[in-house]
Amino acid sequence: MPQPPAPRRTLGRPPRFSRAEVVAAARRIVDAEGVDRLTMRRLATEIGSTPMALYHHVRNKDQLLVLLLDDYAARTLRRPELPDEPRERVVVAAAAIHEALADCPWIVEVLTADDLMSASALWFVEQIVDGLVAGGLPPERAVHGYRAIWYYTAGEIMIRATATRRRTGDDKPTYRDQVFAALDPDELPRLSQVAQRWAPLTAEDTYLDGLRALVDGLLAAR
Amino acid sequence: MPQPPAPRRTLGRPPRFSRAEVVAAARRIVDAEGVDRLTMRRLATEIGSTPMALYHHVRNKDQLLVLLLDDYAARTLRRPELPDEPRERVVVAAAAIHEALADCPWIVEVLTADDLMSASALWFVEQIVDGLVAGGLPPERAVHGYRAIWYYTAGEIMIRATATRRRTGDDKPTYRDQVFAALDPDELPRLSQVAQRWAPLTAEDTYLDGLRALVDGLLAAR
DNA sequence: GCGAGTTTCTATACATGTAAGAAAAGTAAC
DNA sequence: GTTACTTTTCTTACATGTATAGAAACTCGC
Repeated sequence: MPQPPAPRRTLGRPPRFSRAEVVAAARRIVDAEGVDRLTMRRLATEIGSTPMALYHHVRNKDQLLVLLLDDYAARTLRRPELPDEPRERVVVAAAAIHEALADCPWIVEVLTADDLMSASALWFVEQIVDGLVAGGLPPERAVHGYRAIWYYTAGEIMIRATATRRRTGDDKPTYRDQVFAALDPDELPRLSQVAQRWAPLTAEDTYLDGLRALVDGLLAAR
Repeated sequence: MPQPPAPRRTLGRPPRFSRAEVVAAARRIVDAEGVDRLTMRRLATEIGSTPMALYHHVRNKDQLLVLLLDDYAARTLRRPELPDEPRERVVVAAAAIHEALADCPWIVEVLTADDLMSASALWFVEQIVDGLVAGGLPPERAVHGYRAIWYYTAGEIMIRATATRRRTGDDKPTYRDQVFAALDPDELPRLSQVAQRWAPLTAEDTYLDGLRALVDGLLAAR
């Protein structure tokens, strides 16, 4: 016996779509056409509505991107086997977050949204804080340590992402190249020494090295 | 005897203003009215021209902001006395950059522009790279080390800046607060343990602690 | 002086995020 | 049903960055 469409218990005009549907539609657009095509108008047509209707489900486009990131994290973050040794546990957990984020370059615009507070990322945060505590830090310092790791990780992703984006744009010499070409070896000997190697050197992916150094430093007894 | 206005040696219509004037005008606007008021139209009227004329002096608004940052760095970056001890030299040099940038929060939108390549900042980069070399790193690793420090520094500034910007907006509980209020102590014991202290803890300024840890880790023999 | 070439400036137009307010579609009280 | 109220949606409008096309202002060779 088909129930009558469950009696509405909420006042007001019933919504034609939910926030979840908005996020799902946004995901379809991003996956199929790239993040540049994700505009509020495009999203509205995808959902069969008008741009301003979306604003009753998300506060603004930034929040939409945060939700998209949450959605992405929930779908792709898998909990890896973590080593027992505290230092290595921290490194592996942070690297897992980094890898997931680096795979999805459009997040950059969202990444400054304070902490990475997707519920599905919390487990990794827990592992990092716990690893730091197991390594000998008091809880407060462990939180600070996690923050430092997060600053480093987010900074790396943001800077690297915009760098590659610019590089694909045009191949003209960048501002950086000009500056490096005009170095005065007497005043800046070290930079002159590495000037020619600067571009390839900074293009290398050394996230893990830096992360290890940071975690080592955090866990070193002082 | 007043020289006739030095004979033009360049072809084409003479410019009505220079890039330097554009940057100066932009600085006046930012100083007097805040960065939000810095629009291409507002800048054009300030200079007595039209918006599109600006685009012959700067590539786009992003580049204008980079130039503004360069200008700011050239005016405010002073070279401090640096300690001889390599580790401390690196820390002090990095902290000086950090302090200068943190004082001018509008840079955030620019900070991902790869390296901080203002000519006046290069001296600090030199000091950092040189300090790392003096600390025992081969030049390549010193450059990587500088990059790590830059990721950490830029990430800290970007994340902290957007965090405070949001906080000033409204005092509603943030998404983060909601997530933390709903923690499951069995699954995430450490986070539950520090949940109430999370906001104040992460509001603390621990840039220097993290920096020291990172430099320590970079310089530790492996 | 004149046409060609070069550089800079102007006018116009468009896509975008989103503010403001009116309209629509429901429930509840009568 | 009618009215009041609430919530969602739609319409319209605006500020912004910037693309495009062409006009304007100069130098140079003649």
